[in-house]
Amino acid sequence: MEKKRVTITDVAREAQVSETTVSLAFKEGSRISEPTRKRILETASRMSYFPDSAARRLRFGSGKSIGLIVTDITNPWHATVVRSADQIVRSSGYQLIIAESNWDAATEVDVTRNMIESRVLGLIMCFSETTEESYLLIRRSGIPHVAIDTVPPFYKGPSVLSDHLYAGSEAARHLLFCGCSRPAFFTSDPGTRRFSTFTLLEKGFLSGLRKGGIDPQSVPIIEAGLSISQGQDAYARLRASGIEVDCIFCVNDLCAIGALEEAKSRGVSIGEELRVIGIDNLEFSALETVSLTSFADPRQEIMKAAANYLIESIEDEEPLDIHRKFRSRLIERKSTSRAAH
Amino acid sequence: MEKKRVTITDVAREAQVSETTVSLAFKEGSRISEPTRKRILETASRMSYFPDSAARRLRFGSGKSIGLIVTDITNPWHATVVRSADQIVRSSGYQLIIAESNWDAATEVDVTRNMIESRVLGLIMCFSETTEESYLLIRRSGIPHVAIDTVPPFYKGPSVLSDHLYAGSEAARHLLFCGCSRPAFFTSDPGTRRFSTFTLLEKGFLSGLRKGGIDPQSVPIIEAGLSISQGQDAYARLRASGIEVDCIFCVNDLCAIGALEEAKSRGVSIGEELRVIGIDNLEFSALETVSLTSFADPRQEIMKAAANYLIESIEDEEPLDIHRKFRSRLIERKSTSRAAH
DNA sequence: GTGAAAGCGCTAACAA
DNA sequence: TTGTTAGCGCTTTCAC
Repeated sequence: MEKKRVTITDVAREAQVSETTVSLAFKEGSRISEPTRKRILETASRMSYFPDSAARRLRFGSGKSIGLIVTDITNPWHATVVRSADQIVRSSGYQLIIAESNWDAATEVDVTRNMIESRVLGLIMCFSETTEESYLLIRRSGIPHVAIDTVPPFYKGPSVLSDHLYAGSEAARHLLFCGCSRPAFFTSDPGTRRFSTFTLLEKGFLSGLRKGGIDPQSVPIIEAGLSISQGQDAYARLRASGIEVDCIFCVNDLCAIGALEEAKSRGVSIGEELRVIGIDNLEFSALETVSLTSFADPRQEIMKAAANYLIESIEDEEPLDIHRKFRSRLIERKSTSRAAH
Repeated sequence: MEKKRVTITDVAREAQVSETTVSLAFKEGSRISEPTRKRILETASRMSYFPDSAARRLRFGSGKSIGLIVTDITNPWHATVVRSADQIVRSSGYQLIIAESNWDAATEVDVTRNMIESRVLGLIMCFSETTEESYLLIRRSGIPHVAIDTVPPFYKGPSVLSDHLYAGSEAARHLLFCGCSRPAFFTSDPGTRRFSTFTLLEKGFLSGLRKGGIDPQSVPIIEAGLSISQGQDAYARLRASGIEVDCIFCVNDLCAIGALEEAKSRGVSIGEELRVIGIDNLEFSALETVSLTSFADPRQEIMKAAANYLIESIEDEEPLDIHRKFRSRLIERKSTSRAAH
């Protein structure tokens, strides 16, 4: 038996009605008699008819979908972002189309183009900052968009971010307050450390330290990375270099946990000889055996602001703009216990 | 200035050629003179023309996309699966469409229907087991599909899984080998514990214990859950109940880590008084301060097998079938150190 | 090497 | 309440 796609025409013929009537039968509350509708729906079901969304969209002009491009779906931050975006977008009657660039420029351009060609109504972007091309495409497409998480230097459009500058200076303030005097900064790996997220954290941290009377020049900046093992390595390297520090600010929790782990294994007493702050406030960071001080950013808030802005600019067709920054909250734990008096 | 979608007709008019020629200009190696092609491409670019993929697909009959539905994108297992699926599918020239059911029956049906209506060529499913309807839809649609991770009782189609029965019995074997004699099983919460993943683990574990001479009836089955805090709670409840155990097999690492954490905070010596095994082999489980024995499943392998099977059945149009099970590997760590002789 | 015409599956006017 | 007609944007014969 040969398998053929069944179309609205087939259903119409089978049910002895016009295509229009079939189409109408699938629309809630349309002018059609209940018996007819029921009969058509039954026929359609029996024939395994599924309306073709491409045909519908072509006819209608545009669909009801919103795109979201993230850099790294395996990163808990992004996973959470996907989750809340999906909920918000879905509850507003849209469909979310998810794609991942995997930090790769070519992939980012590719998925961006796919989104545009499938005529998403709006686009939520986490730029990887490795290429400007995708942004160029988005601008030329005229699709409403909003950047979250990161704002590349070339980007001028609407954005919703966490305030990295603030987090950096807060980290400095807190560490100094705890009595530290020889800080280090663990940033991302050489390939990504110039991304705005990390440079802003660095800038904020160093300026916070300066305010506290510490010469930024004296602060070792280690190109660690974003994973546990890289954090371990980086701490090992720092120790091998002979530089002595009494606190570390890491650009994410994983790296911080790695540093903590390595320090512990060397018998360093955490919260006394060494204080550590991370960013992300992972569930693990709260464990008693980890107890890492960290910054919690309001992800749901960020996503809500971004998604709602997007939906508004889609529905109002207003050229609104948005540039919001959300402050993260410092969650104090044992890795930065305060000096006893 | 009013914003209008620019179509192939606009480009054709502007470049003084027919629509056909424009269409051809976008196809590599088509019979068209280089100067013409160049001119058209330039015009198109200047006018910000993006071909409409819905129109193309409608004309062409079908697109080049494959769907993947996962239950929980924030779960590292699923995130990794998404990542590798994307890579494989993309490298075979297809586009991956990702959706999340969030363990919700209505959402699952909804996204499944969307996939079918957008005419994906194939579908990779993580069923939530809360509804049979989505499977019914898939079958009726006639779309090639493959289930991964989990196989609901009603499902009879192709599948690629990890062998939970095996993992369960291996866990039992290992714990007995370490010298344990009073095991407990921490399963999922009441709402999900009947899902096949968990019942298979339970079945395998209990039968493994029976083989080792332990009466399965005597084994406390605790409805813990899948998160750290639920693992903590569950251990606390177990202790409060007065039941004494010397080892726990948990259905995932998060739960196991919670149990470990709670036990440690009560001064229980891990690896001696209490041994714990989890499942998933999270990066955290390898930390010295956690050191949780766990099962590592070959996710990439699973995904590769599933995706390749799907691509084959799409391209060959053969009604192949596949029922593969991959065995997980036990990663021994300190949480199950062997008894000294 | 280029164009004209037909039609993919669907829905929204407009008629009946 | 139902049907007829036209056309969304694109590609693909087939003719020139």
